[in-house]
Amino acid sequence: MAVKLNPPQREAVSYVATPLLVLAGAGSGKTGVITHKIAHLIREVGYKPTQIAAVTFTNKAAMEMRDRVRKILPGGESRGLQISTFHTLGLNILRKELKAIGLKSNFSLLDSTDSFGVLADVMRQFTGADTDRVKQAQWQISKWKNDGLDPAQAQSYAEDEIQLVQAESYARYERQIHAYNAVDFDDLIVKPVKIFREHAEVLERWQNKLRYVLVDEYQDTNEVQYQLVKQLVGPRQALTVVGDDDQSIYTWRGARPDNLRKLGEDFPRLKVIKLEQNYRSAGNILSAANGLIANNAHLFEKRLWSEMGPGDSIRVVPCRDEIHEAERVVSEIISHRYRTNSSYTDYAILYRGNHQSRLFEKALREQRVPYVLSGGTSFFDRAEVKDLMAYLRLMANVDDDSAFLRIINTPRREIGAQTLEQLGEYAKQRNCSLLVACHEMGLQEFVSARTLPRLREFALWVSRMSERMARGDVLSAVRDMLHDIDYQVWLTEQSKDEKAAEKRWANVMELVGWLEKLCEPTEQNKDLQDAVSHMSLMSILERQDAKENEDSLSLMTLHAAKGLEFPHVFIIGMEEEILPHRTSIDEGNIEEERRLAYVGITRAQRTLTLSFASKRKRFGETITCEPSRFLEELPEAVVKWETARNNGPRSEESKQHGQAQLAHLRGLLGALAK
DNA sequence: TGGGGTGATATTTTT
DNA sequence: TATCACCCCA
Repeated sequence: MAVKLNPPQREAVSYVATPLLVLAGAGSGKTGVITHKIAHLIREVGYKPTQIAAVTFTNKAAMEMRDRVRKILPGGESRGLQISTFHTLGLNILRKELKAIGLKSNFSLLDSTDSFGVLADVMRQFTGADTDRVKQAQWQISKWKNDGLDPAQAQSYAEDEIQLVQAESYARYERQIHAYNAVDFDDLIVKPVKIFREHAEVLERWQNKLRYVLVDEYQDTNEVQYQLVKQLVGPRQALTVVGDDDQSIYTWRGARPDNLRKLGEDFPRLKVIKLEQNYRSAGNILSAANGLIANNAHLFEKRLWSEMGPGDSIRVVPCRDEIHEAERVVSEIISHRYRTNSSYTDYAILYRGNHQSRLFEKALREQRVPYVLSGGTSFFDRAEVKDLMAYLRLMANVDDDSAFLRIINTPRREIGAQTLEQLGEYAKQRNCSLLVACHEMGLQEFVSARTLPRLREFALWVSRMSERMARGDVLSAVRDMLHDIDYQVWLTEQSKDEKAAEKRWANVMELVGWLEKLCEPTEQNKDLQDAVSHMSLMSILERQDAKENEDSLSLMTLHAAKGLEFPHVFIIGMEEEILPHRTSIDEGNIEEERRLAYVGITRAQRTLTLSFASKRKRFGETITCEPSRFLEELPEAVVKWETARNNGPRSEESKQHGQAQLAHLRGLLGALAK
């Protein structure tokens, strides 16, 4: 971003008279506006840092914002400032106000895998529970929650038999996790909203505490998130939101770009400022983006412009089939990199669906091009991480049956399914959690004499550990805990080879490291429960970035690319039924697909290449593909269609020839470099 | 309890 | 076609 602010940016920073909506086009320096505004609020307007809350959607965005604010406000000037994701904000509220909804102070936070497990259990009891059905129900329940509907409301809104069953599952699921003294991710927003709605005095306290609210990526807010914002802002109406309706690509998971329009209704004195100067992309790229998005209906007219030169034309590359597309794009990147003396980190290959990465990975590996694939299994989905998290959760909250079940036999304690069933039956009868049930005398009526001591031993051990951790001795207790369960040995047994085992153990140690950081007696002294909840909310992106000192190309979905920028961008699979995606065509939801293409295009700084294949194998059979309609929507003047040359099926011979040439070229360049 | 064979099934994903 | 979940058998 420009160091000096342009006039609309300056206005957005200093405007505090009424609520403000900043319509920030792609690459218009919106993060700079938010961070400068925070500094302005503190330095010029006189807010204390603790009175300001800035909300983002991802940890990454929150982290970046924190870093940049710290640069503007060095020293302790920004101390106490609340810059966090919606979910972390919700967690903080919930932690302080949990009594209002009958949660105990040590509640667990279930991630989506955990909540899937709970839901599957619940559904098994009264309806089918095959993976698909549960997944669908989970999705629907999340949607209902994000729309602010409770089980009863969901039931009355249910449109068909399936949804009725899902609504019933929702009700039972809620009861179940409440019994576990747990909440899920969605609850982190839903519960605070509920508390605020039902307890005016609590809300008032928070309104007095947080006197200015800023929201980033506002077009991505869903119904409950907007409710939360409205509640917090209250009558004071000290609010700035930044958003771009053209970059709304998450409506399928409940985001409501319509919240932009509602803002004008809910805050009649709303001021709107547009940021239209783009600092990222060359002129032709911007023209392409503008031309494309002009085909969408708009709430607010907005036209990006740039002081940069036009740059290269947008290249459209037709390919014979998907294999050639991959080979061609990869070899073009290799030669372009040599020609322009760029590094691989300057390149990104973007696509609509994850599966599209496969052929490109193959081509990249063959050519020895290092790459990073974003969107693989996340750190928190790894078995060893889940295990350790479950241990910690159980230590923090003995009622967390979902954690109990995960670890009771990990590592092996020879407690089988039958025993657990008996234990569950007893616990149900006694209306207590599984761990508590293990301690009770009555249990011996239910469980065989052989397994009973095992359960007792385990429960006793957990209780002892749990007490130790509660006393504040978290870290040494965790180390002892890992030692007690011989976890490293277990991992080695479980892993294919030594290397895998080492890596998994390293993940465990990393998690412990994070715990260490969170338990440090710095600003807020966190207890175990707090540390564990916060850990589930953290993303591992930080780690990947740090690891990423290798010069590698980026491979990711268009969704994942949002918020990023690259000098050279390749968008592949520009075909009908891919982008726009088939289901979106069927549902008539072309506009969101167009926005997705728009997001992709506006990631590019200097060059943009769009490729498509005329034939493609799908589900075993070869089909003919149409170029995407979006290609035709680009202004002709800035687009250069390449010929289909080089596209015939390459013989083995010519392939070898090509590689020999490449090797030759490499040699030459290597010599030149010296 | 884990591995291999078989049959269904093919978006986007953060917290 | 390729993967993944599930089931059955050792």
